[in-house]
Amino acid sequence: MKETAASILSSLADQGFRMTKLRKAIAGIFASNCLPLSADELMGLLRSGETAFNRATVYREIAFLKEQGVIQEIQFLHERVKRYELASLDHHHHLVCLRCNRVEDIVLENDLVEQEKSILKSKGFKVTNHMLEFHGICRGCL
Amino acid sequence: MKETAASILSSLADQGFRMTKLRKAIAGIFASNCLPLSADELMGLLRSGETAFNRATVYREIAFLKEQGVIQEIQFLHERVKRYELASLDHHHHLVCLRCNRVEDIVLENDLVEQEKSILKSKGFKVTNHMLEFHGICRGCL
DNA sequence: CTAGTTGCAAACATTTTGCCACTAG
DNA sequence: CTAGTGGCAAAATGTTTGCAACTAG
Repeated sequence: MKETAASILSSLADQGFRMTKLRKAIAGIFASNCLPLSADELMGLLRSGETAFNRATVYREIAFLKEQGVIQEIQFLHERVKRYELASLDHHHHLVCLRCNRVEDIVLENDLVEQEKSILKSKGFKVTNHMLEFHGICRGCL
Repeated sequence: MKETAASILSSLADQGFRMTKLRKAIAGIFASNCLPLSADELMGLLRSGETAFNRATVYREIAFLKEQGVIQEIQFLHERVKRYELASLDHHHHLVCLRCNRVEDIVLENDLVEQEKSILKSKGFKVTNHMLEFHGICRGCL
């Protein structure tokens, strides 16, 4: 399911939320950016558009989109900032290059299902979700 | 390799670092605490000891122990604080219960080696390390 | 018209820094 | 004696809040 800015906005509009300039801009940015963005990067991208938006407003819009399940929060191990990406992306993980800091997506086939079964068996812990991040050296830096 | 407060301190002393009251206290706490501690929790545990230590000093000691490779930093997805645990622990992952917030360790057999091989093959990305966190409901909360 | 949204300034939580005094070895 | 360490206060960083004004529908 490839989500577009329009599909995000219309599903929000259906629930009675407004289609404002900021919301349109942010939806457009997330729809055309597959890599996770920090609040700061998002503001940078917004600034390069027509209108300037307030920091607090951008944070509030991020919180709103997170609550609505449009985006999801990511926290990389080596960073202090939070990042966000479309929640509708296929389940995937991130490859973080320790040399150039670039982030790449990776989809694992048969994604940890065996491990999660064995965790239920051995620990009685029912995994509902997992978060996996690979660190290393990317093709370009090898 | 089960690390003790004494083994931590003596290896630091070998490198010419001092064995101070704070360092002894923190080493003792990490050696007897297998779950990852936040700076705040660490200070709480210190406070219940004899001497009170300054917040900044505790943060500096954490930074020092991290640089020396004694402890390693962990960032849980849903938290804002950083946590720390002994770096010498066997490689493991964390089960975070979404209901009671308790954290449990888990050691995976054959820990993602297949996946890392396939990442190298398909992406040309050489994984040196990974970070995996499972969220779900623990035995007690199920 | 009015609930949703915005900007501004100020608060907040966590962590880091500068500076000078102190102490373990 | 002296490099490593500690305390204090202040700064920095990233994020959140209160409040009054504004606007999309």
